[in-house]
Amino acid sequence: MEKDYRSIASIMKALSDPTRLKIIDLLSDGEQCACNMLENFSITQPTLSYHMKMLTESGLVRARKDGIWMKYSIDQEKLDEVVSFFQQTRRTNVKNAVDKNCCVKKAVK
Amino acid sequence: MEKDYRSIASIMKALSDPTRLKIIDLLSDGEQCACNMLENFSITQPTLSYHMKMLTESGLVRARKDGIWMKYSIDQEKLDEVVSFFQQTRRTNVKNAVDKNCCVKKAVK
DNA sequence: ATAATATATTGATAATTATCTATATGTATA
DNA sequence: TATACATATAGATAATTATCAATATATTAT
Repeated sequence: MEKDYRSIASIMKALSDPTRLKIIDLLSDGEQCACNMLENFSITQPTLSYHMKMLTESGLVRARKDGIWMKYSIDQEKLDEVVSFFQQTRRTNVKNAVDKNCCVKKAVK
Repeated sequence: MEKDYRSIASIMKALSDPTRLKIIDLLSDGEQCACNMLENFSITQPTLSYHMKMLTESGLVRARKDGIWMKYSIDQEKLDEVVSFFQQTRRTNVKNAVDKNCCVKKAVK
């Protein structure tokens, strides 16, 4: 239970940076090489490399070496893990009402 | 464009902590007061207060004062922003193929 | 083997984060 | 008004993060 939160949190952490969100957006058009991606940013090559490492270590992005180049693509299954977590959240959210007496006992005592 | 990534990234950041994900999960059952939530964690009251501030400032959670208690609930619209980002990503992801010659020109020269 | 190109790693740094203890603020009750 | 309770804020700290310049590694072409 706790562990599940932790694993989703680490994926979310990988997505909690604007540069990496833009990378994900770029990759949603299909596989891309690092050098082409770099042109879309005003960051240095080591910084892009760092972000790609974050994304691949999170499992959200797959990396493969093609000769001299690195090609990256989205791992849709991993992305779906996140989506289904939030959809679960929504499902239960609908049914229940507020417990208006949630704290009364403790306060009275 | 950049700004959009930044605003989504800040929502993602609010969701990139296991404690806060558990809070979201708890709130998915409906509105909860802080004191009841605290029982589900092994953190101190100030730490919970800190996390609730993160969540409310991100817009994901609404807060209202009910006498002596704070009651929190999910703002589903804001949470849906996250899901729809993932769905956008997925939509475009399907259609395109890999550009196998992405870097050839530069390397040849 | 050398040179050129693409990417990764290292080391440094400034900024941010999650956590605690101690204290302050706000609200209801005796 | 004084007390008790719920929550927030302040201040401190250890850990993590995003970034860069410099350098290393890997791959291909000459």
